[in-house]
Amino acid sequence: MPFKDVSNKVDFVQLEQEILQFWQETDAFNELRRLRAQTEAKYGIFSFIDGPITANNPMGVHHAWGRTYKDLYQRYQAMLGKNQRWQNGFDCQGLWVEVNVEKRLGFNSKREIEKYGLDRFTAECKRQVLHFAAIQTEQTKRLGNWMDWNDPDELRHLRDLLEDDPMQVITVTGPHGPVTGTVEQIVGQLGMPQLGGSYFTFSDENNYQIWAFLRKCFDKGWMYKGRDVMPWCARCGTGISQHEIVTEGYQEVTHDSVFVRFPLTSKPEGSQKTLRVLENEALLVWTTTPWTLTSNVAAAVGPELDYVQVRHEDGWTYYLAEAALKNTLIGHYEVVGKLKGTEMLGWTYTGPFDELPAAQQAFAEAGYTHRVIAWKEVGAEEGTGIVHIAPGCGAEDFELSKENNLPVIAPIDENGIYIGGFDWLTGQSAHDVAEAIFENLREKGVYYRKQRYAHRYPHCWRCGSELVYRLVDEWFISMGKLYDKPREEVTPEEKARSLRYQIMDAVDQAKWYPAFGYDREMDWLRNMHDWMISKKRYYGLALPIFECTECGHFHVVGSKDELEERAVAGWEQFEGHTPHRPYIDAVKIACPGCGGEVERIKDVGNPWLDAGIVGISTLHYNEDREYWQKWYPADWISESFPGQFRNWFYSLLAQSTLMADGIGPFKTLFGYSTLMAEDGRAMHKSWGNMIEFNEAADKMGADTMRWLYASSKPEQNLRFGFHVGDETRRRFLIPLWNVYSFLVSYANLDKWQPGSERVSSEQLAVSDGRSVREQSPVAANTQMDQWIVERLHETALAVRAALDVYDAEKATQVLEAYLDDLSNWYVRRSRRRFWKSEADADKNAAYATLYHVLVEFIKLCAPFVPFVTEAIYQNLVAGVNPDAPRSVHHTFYPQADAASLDQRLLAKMRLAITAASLGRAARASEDLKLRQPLAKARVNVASQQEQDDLLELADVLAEEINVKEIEVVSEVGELVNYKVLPNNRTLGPKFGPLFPQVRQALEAMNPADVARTLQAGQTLQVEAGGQMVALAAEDVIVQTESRGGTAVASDKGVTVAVDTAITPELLQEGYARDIIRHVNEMRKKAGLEISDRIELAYGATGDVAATFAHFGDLIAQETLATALVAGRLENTLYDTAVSVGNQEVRLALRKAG
RNA sequence: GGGCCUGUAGCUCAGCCGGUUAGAGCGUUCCUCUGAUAAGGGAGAGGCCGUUGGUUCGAGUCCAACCAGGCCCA
Repeated sequence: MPFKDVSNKVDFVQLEQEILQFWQETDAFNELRRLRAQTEAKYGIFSFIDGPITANNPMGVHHAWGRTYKDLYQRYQAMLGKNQRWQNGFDCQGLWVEVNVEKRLGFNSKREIEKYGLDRFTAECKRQVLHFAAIQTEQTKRLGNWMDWNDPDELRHLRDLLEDDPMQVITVTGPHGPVTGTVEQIVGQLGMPQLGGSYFTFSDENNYQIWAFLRKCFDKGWMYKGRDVMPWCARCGTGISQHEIVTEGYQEVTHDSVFVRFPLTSKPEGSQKTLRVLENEALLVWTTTPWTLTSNVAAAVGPELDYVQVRHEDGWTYYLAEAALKNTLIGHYEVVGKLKGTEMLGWTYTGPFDELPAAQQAFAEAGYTHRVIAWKEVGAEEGTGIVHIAPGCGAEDFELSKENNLPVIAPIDENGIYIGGFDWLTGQSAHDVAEAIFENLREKGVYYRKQRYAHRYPHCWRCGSELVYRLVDEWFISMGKLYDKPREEVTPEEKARSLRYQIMDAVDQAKWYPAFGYDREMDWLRNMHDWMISKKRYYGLALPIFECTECGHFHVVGSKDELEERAVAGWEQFEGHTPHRPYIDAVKIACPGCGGEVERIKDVGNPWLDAGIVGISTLHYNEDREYWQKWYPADWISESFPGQFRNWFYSLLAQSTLMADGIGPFKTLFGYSTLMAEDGRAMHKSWGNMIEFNEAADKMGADTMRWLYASSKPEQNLRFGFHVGDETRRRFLIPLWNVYSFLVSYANLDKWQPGSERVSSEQLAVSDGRSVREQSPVAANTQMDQWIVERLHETALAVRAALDVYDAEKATQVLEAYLDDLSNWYVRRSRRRFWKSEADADKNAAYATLYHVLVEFIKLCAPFVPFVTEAIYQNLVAGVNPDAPRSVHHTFYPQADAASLDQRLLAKMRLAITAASLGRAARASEDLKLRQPLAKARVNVASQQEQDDLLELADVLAEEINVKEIEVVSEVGELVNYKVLPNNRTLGPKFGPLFPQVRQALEAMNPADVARTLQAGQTLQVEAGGQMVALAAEDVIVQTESRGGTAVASDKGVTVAVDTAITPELLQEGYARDIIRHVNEMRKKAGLEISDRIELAYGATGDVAATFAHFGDLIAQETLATALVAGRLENTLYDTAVSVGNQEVRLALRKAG
C-alpha cells in the first residue's frame, strides 16, 4: 500500500502532538538551519528582530496572534531559501517583574525588599524570568513556532541553581563547546553566541550596551537631571514615565471633589472698579484632589472667560465663571456683577492651609502671598472656572509655577505620606485624608460643599494603585527641540542637535503596515517629552550615572572596562557579578570634576531601554561588527501596535538610530491590533470570557488558531473564541483533510503511486507545476486537470505577492478560494474517474493531477498551518520518496510564471462554474430537483469567445445540471424579458451633464429592440437633449430576466434556460436515480465496503417497475448489483421501503456470494 | 482639547479609480444533493451603508461638520 490509511475523521489536536514529536525526533528545525545556511549564498538572508515578550506570566492568546505572524513570515522566507537568525527574545527587567516577585513573597513595601536583601531579591527576579521563559517557550513550540529555543528544562535547571547558590561554578554545553562560569555568569550570557538560544534582556551584553548608548547621549550633552512633577505610584515608590501610563493606566473612578472658598484679602488698584474687599467675599474654587489643597499657592482664571460676582443667601459673595453658576451653586443667590478674568488678576486671598509651617516657610522665603494668575487653559465646563494651583502636586501647575515664579510646596514622600511641616497631616497617606481635610475646611469656614465626581484617573500600570503627582528629581534624555518650522526646513546642524528629527528620518526609511502606523509614530515623535529613564527601584538596568555630591558634576560610564578603569573602590566586590544591584552599587569612581569619591545613583533604568537596545545588543554590535552589519537593519519587525508607538517601536528607533548613526533599525514594520473576546470585550478572568493559551491549543488546535489569526485583518481588533475557531476549522482544515483523505483512500484501493510526480528535492525547488505527465485521453477531463493546475499557479502567484507585502489575510483568502475550487469543483466533478474499476490512463491522470496539486497546495499552506501540512506531506511525499526533503518545511515555496498562465482556460472554467450555478438556480425556481434528468438547457452568453468556451465544456455543464443536451445560443428572446441599463461607467464620462437625458431616452426605448440592435453589432441611435447620439454595445448593459413559467436564471451576462418538459422516459430515469440513491444509502447503513457486490430485490408496480426494466443496467452498475430480483430474496442484510414517484417501493439487499 | 482607527443584514466582516439592482460567511426558514466531506448546492426573510450638509450627471465610496465606539496624547 503506497500511503498510510487516513481516516476522514481526524483529531487535529492529537495530530499536532504527533507532529511535534516527529519534529523533535528528526531534529527538523536544526536541519532547516543547516539547509538555509547552505542556500544563503544563493538566496540571501531575511533578518528578523523579535520584539521581546515579557517573561512574567504564561503567554496569552493575544501573544499567539503575533507569534503566528512571526512564525508564518519566517517560515515563508525560509521556503524562499533565505537564511535567518531564528532568535526569540525575552524581556526580563523592570517593575513588572519586581511587582510579581513582591506579590509572591508577600511584600507590600520597598522596605520589605531591602530587609530581604537586594542580592536575594535580584536573584528571585531572575529566577522568575527563567521560570516563565521556560513556560512561554513550551507554549510557543506548541503553537508551532520554530526558533532557536533553549531547552525549557535547562532554563528551569538554571532557575533552581540560582536559588541554591548563584556563585557555584557550573559547565554547560553551548553550540561551540562547553562554557564554564558561576550560575549567575552563565545566566548573564544567555542568548550570546557561546550559549545560543533566546536572548534575555537581563544579559550582561544587553545591560552594557545600554551603558554605551547612555554614554553616547551623555557625550552629546543630552543627559540631564530634572526636577519635575511626575505621576507617581506610592505603593511602588517610583515615578511612572509618560510612556507607561498605558491604556489600562486610566480607569474610571469616582472621587469626592470639593468646592472651597478662598477669601479675598485685597484687590490691587486697577484690577476692578470696586477695589474694596467686602466682608465674606471669596473666590469659589473646585478640586478633585483635596489632599493637594495643603500646597495651594495660586488660583488661575481664564483671562477671556466671563466671571460673575454673586451674593448668596449664605452671606458670602462669590466669584466664579458665569457658565459654572448652574452646576456649582445651591440655594438662592443674586448676580451682582460681571467681569472678565483679566480684571481679577493680582487679587490676593487667604489659602486654605496657610497655618501649616510648610506653607508659611515657603511663602516667607519667596516673599509671596496667594494670588490670582492667568492661565489660558482654564475653562468653565467643569468646576468653577477658577482653578486651584498647587505646583508641588500637578504637572501643569508646576509648569505655571515656572512661568509665574511661584513657590513650590511638595507635601508627600515617595510612599505618598505627608512629610514634616504639615502639622496634623504629617505621617498620613495622601490617599486617606480627603474626609479629614473636608472636616478641617468646615471648621475653618471655607468649605462650601462636596460632590461625587466620576472621571478617568491614572493608575499604576503594574500594581493598579491610584497615582499621585509628585515633585521629583529624575534623570532624562533630551529628545531635542521641536523646531517651529516644517521638517524639510530643519538644517543638518539643527538635526544633529535633535534626536527627535533623526528618529523621524529613520521612520521615513521604513515601510509601515498598516500605513497609518507611520502617522501615529510621527505624531508621537512630534509630541513626546524628554525621556525619563530613571526609576527608584531595585531590579533592572543599573544606570551608570555617577553624581558627585560635592561638586555637582555627574559622569556616565559607557562600559564595563571604563568602570574598571575609573573604579577607586569596591571593584572587588562587584567583579564576577552581573551589572545589577546590589553589587554594582559598591563600585566608586573618582569624580572627573573634583576628584572626590563618587557613588552610582541608586536608580535603575526604564525597562524600555532594555527592549529598545536589542537591535544593537542581540546583533553583537560590540563583539562582531561585521555580523551586525550583515543583519542590521532588520528586514521586518512586528508587534501589536497599541502602545508600542511610544514603547518598543519608539525605544528601538531611538536607541538604534543613535547607535547606528542615523540608520533606522528596521526596513518594514508590521503592526496588528488588539485581541478581544468573542463578545467584543477585552478578555478578563473575572468576566468569564478569558481563554488561556493552553486551553485554546488543547481544545481548538494550533493550526486552527493560526489560520484564524492569519485570516484576520491586522489593523482591526480580532475577536477570538471557540465559535470562530470551529468555523475556521470547518471552513478550511476539514475540507483540506477531506480532499487528502479522498485521495489516499482511493489511491490505496487502486494501489496507485506517484510516478513522475515523485520529484527530487532539487526539482522541488523550481517546481513549475506542469510536471504532471499522464494525460487523460478524454479531452474534457484533460481540460479539468489542466485547469486545476493553472489555478494552482494562479494561486501560487497571488499568495507570494500577498506574503511579499506581509498581507497574510489576502493570502488566506486566495488559498481558501483554491481549496473551494479543488474540493467543490475539481474533486466533485472528477469523482467518477476515481471510482471506475479499470485503471486506465484517464484514472491515472486524475490521480497524478490531484496528487500534484495537493502536494503543491500544502506547501503553499505550510507557513500558515505547519502541522496538518506536515502530516499530509509525510504521508504523500516523504513516505514514498526517500530522496524528498524530510519535512515540508524544508521544501521550497511553489513558484509560477505569470506570463505563461492559461488565462483563457481559467476564464472558461469560471464561466462553466457560473453557468452551472445558474442552471441549478433555474431548476430550483421551478422545483425541478436535480436528480430528475431534463432534456435540454439553453445557455446564452454575449461574446463569441464565451460561446465557444461553453461549447467546449458543454459535457461538464450538462452533467452538472443534469440535462441531456446543452445548446449555446446567441439569443434566448422568447424565454426571457430583456432589461437594458445604461453603462454608467462609460456613459458618464462620455456625456457628463447630458447623461441623465441619455439615460432617460434609453429607458424609454423597447428593451427587446435595443438588445436585438446591439446583438446584431449595430450602434444604437438615441435622441437626447435635441441631438442624436450613438451608443455602442459597451455602453449598454443588456440583462435578461425570467419570464414567468419557465426555468430561467441569469446573472453577469449569462442566461441559462432549462427545458422543463419531463417525458415518461426522463421520468423513469429520474426514478432510477432515486432508486440508486436509496440503494447506496442502504449499502452504507448495512456497513458494506465500497467495493462489495450486492444482490437487490425490489417490489414495485407501474412506472417504477418499468424503471427497473428499462434502467436495470444503470441501477445495477451504480449500486454494484450482480442481480436485480423482482420479489423477495432470502437472508437479506437490509430491508426497507422508500418512496419513489408516488408509490412505496420495497427494497432489500444482500451481499453477493 | 489634539492625533489615529472604526461605524454597511441579527452577528462577523467584503465592497478596487466614485458608476448597473450594496455583497459574503455565520445564524434562521424552506428546498436540494451526497459511497471523500463534520460537508456541498439553491431559494427566502433580513439594509435610511452612523447623522447632516457639500462636490458631482451620479456618493456606501470624495470633502466638511457632527454623533457613537476604540486607541494614543494633552
